[in-house]
Amino acid sequence: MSPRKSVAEARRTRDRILEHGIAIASVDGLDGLTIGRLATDLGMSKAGVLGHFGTKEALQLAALDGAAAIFSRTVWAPAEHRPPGLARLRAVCEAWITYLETDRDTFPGGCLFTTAAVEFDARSGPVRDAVGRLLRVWRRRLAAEVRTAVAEGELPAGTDAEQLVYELGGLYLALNQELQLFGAPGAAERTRRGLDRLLGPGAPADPALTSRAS
Amino acid sequence: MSPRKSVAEARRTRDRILEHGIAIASVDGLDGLTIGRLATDLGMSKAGVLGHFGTKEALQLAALDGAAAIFSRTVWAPAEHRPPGLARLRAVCEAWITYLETDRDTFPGGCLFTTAAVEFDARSGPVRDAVGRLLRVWRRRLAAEVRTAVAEGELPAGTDAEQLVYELGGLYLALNQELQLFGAPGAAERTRRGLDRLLGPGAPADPALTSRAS
DNA sequence: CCTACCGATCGGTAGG
DNA sequence: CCTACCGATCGGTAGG
Repeated sequence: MSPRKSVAEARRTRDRILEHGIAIASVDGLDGLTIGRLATDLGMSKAGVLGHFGTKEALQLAALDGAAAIFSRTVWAPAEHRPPGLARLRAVCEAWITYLETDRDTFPGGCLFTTAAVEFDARSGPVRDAVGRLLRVWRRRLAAEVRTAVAEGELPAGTDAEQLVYELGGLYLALNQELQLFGAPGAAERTRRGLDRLLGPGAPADPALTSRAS
Repeated sequence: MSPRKSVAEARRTRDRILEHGIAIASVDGLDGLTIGRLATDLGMSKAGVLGHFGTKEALQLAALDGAAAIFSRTVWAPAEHRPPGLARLRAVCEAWITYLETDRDTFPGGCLFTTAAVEFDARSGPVRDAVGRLLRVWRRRLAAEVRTAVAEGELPAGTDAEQLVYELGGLYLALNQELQLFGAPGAAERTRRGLDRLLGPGAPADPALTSRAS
């Protein structure tokens, strides 16, 4: 009957802290994620919360990691069984819309990476570095899929993969803003129309997206 | 020889506070804009700083207003003498790039509206409302310019102005992220290529941007 | 996992 | 515009 919990119980507690921490950070940012609030909300002591992470910065990094796992599970995993190239790319893009639109419980304040990226983009340190690293990984994956699509002839030869990924990112930043700030129900459809311009039947003939070899 | 300053002096002090406050908020957000830090940086007392605004929220709103004035002066004003329609729209877009790229002194952490929008988009209250109001005003102005361009035959008939403005916004969110997070020097050129796709010679034939009257 | 505590900082007020 | 102060909260530690 000691207050000391088993390893498995401790792990579950840690998961609970992280899950709620991600929700808080989604709304108030990784700075707004305070140990005191977390403790109050979960009916724990501050020391009990902090003991699982050591420092606030470690907690922030853990929240980021947890959110990355959710993103991978929600956006990447469902598309993995699709054939590489345009089909998989389109599946990822559609799942990405779903991710931003529906995960209101896990991310009540919208995508945590968008929040964290803007919050830390002008600072330095481990959190900023972690955000940058994650964004780079996803860009690389998207760009690889674009290149496969080009090789398969599903996108026009000469397509600038980085340029396309850059514009895809802009489309999703716009979607997140539209959903969070204006709660606009038409935002998903606007995003799909933007995607059609980038990936759809209209795109292949578009010279601005191909490399400037002139 | 009283410590009481004249009205003009008080105004100048207020401007100094606001100028530095905008710089701080650009990096650390409108929540990170604390009265104590402002006072220390400016060699004043906290009460002296707060006296100009009353509450922190009023200070945040004043910083937002000040940033809006800078945005208008930098992005809109230089384009005002251009003929309405596509020419003015293009001038605004180019000035917008300059605004994000060069104003490192006034906005060391990037565009304050992008920061504030993401910071407050999941909350409620006067600050969030002010951010939303400003974004709506700029969108309306951009959309009006698009419609003029359509009426002049500079953009294809049937162009969905809101859709175009939505995608323009995404392009600039991407630019801000690219500059702040990765300091990418090629970001401006990527943005211009995106603009070419939306506004340039390649755009008129693009069916995805016109209304779906099917 | 807890209680009890630390110094620092927060926004804000009183009074001049 | 200042000094002096308020209660609340911050991240974090000691000790169990």
